[in-house]
Amino acid sequence: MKRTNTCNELTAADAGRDVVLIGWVNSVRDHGGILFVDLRDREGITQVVFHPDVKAVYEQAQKLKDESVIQVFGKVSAREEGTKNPNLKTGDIEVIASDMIIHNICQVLPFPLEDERADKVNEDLRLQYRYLDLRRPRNLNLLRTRHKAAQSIREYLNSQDFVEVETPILFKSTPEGAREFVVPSRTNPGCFYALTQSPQQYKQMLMVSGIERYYQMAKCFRDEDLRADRQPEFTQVDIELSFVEREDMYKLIENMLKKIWKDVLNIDIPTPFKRMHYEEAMNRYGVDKPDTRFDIELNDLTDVFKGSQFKVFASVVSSGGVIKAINAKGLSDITQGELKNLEDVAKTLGAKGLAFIKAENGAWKSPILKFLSEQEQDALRQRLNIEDGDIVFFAAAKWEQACAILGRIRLECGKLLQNRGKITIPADKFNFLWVIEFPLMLWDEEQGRYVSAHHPFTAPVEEDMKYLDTDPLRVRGQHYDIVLNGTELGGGSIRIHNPDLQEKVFKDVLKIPADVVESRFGYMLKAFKYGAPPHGGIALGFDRLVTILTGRPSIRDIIAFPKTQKGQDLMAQSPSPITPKQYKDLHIKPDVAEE
RNA sequence: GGGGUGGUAGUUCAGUUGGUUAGAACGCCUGCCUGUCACGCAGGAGGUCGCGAGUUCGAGUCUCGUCCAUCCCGCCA
Repeated sequence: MKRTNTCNELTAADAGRDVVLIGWVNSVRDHGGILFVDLRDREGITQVVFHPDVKAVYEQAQKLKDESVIQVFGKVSAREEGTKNPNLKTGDIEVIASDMIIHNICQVLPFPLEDERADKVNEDLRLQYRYLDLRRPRNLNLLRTRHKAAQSIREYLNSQDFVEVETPILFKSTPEGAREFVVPSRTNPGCFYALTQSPQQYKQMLMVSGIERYYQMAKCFRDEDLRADRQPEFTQVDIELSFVEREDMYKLIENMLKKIWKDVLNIDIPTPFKRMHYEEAMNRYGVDKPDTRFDIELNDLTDVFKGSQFKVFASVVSSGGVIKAINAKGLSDITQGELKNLEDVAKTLGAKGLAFIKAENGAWKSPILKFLSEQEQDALRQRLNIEDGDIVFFAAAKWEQACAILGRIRLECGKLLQNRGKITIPADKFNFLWVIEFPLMLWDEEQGRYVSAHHPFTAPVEEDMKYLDTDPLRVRGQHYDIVLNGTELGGGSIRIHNPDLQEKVFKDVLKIPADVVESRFGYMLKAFKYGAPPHGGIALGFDRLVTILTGRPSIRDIIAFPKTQKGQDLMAQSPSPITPKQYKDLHIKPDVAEE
C-alpha cells in the first residue's frame, strides 16, 4: 500500500510515528520560511509541514498546486499549544515531511471546489467537470450515503428471504406507457429493443416461476422531459412477492423504510404509517401525494354556490363542476407580485383566473365580493373560518381540475407563509403516508376510451368487481402509493393473476385490439394459464429516496453522472452521432430533416 | 411542444436615462514573509459582454432571432 494511514486517523497518541499519507492538496500556505499543506483523502484532512532544512523536499513543495496528488513520508508530531486546530479532527497533530512523491500536478481548476463558492457555480460547468465537482467531500459523501441506503435495503430484504434477480434491460417496445429509448437490433433487421421502463412484466413472470420473493435495484429508462426530480435513467427498488395481500405489503415497506431511516439518519420513524384514500387526499389536499406537514386544507363549497347570483360559479356548478376554496390563514399581507404568481400558477393548470377574498381591518376585499349575497358570505365565513389577516382562494372547475389548482396554490401558500415565519414546514419531519383506493381506470378524453390509472396489471378491489362492465370509473384498484412530505416515493399493487380477468381488462375494458393484446401481452396471458400465484409488489424511486435522505434539492446531486434537462451527459458528451457504417450495420437510416 | 428565469474575466457577480480605456471579490502569475489552517502583504496579467442580425453618430445596455443551462406546464401506462 502507498499509505500507512488515512487523513482522518492520526492523533496525539501517534506522535513520533513514521507515516505515509497520500491524497490531494487541499490548500498550500507558503510562509516563506515554512510551508503548510492540508492533505485530503476521502476520510479527512491532515496538515503536513515542510521545513526548509529538508531543502529538496521544501523546494518541491513550493511548486505544489491545489488538488495535486502527493504522497508524503514523514513523522507525526504533536502540535504545540496555540497551534492546534480544533476544527480539524486531526488538529492536534501534524506530519513533518521528510520526503514526498508528486504523483500528479493539478492544472488551474475551472471552478473553485470550496463548497460555499462551488455551489453557486453554473451547473453545466460542474457537470462538464463532474469528476471535480464530485471530489468535494460533501458530494463524495452523498454517494456514500446512497451506498449506505442501498446496503440497508439489501440487508433488510435479504433478511426477509428475498432473492435478488437481474432482469433484462433490453426489452420490447410497449408503446402504452412512457416514451421509450429504442435500440436497433443488428441481428434482426428492422426490429428494435426498448430499454425497460420498469421490470414490471419480468418480475411478474418470476412470480409465475415460483421465486416467491424477488427484488432488484433496477435500472429503468424513460425518454420523457426531465425535471429536478427526474432523470432519463434512474434506479428503482423493485419488489414483488407471491401469496400476499395489501396489508403484507404495507408492513414490509414500513419496516424497510424504518430500517433505512435508522441506518442512514439514525431516526426512528413511527409505524404503521397513516393511510388516506385517494378521494380524501384530493378533497383535502388537492393532490394524490399530499404534504401533510402543514394544515391548510381545501374546502368544498359547491352547495353554497348552487343557484348563486354569481354566474361564474353557478354555471360551473350547473355543468357538473365544483367550487373549492382554501383559507391561507395569515397571508392577507400577500404582495401584488406574489398574487400574480399564484394566478399564473393557477392559469398553467387551466384556471381562467384566481378568485380571492382578503380579510383586512375588519372588512373583506375582493373583486368578486359584489357578486356574493349575504348568506353566501356568512356561509363562507363559517365554513372557512375567515378571520382578519386571512386570504381565501377559489377554484371553480371540474373536480380533478379544481383540486389540482388549489393543491398547487396550497403548496405555494405554504411556502409564502413559511418565508414569513407564520408556519414552519420542518425539513426533518417525515410524514409517511399510504395513499390507497385509487380508481382503477380513468377516462381519456383524447383517446375516447378508458385507460389504466397506473398499469393494466393492477387487480380491482374485490367488492368493486361487479362494476367492471357497467361503470369502470367506479372500480377501485388494489393500488397503493407511498408518499413522503409531498413526494411520491413509490407505488405498487396487488396484481391480476387470473388470465381471464387480465384478458377482460385488456380487451373489454381498455378496448385494446385483440391482435395488439396478443403481440404485446400474449406471453403473459399464456403464462398466467400455467399456475400463476396471487402476487403483488411495489417499486420505490431509489434516487428520490436518497434525495430526501440527504436533503438535497435535486436528484442530480445524488447520481454520480447525471444528465442535463436535454438528456445530455456534458462530461462524456453523449448522446453523439454514429458513423455511416453503424447506421448500415443497424439497418437504419438517419432522418434529421426539419419538422 | 409551451411559459418563466439566467448567460459580462478562470469563477461568482456589479455595470445608472444607450456615451471616454467594461469594474469588484476570489482564483491565476511575480516578489516578500518561520506557525498558518479561507495565512498575510505588494505588484501584475486576464474580456469576441453566449451567438447572429437590426435600430442608432454610438449597444454589455434597446428590438428580433437563435443556442445553452435551469425551473415549471404538457408528458412521466
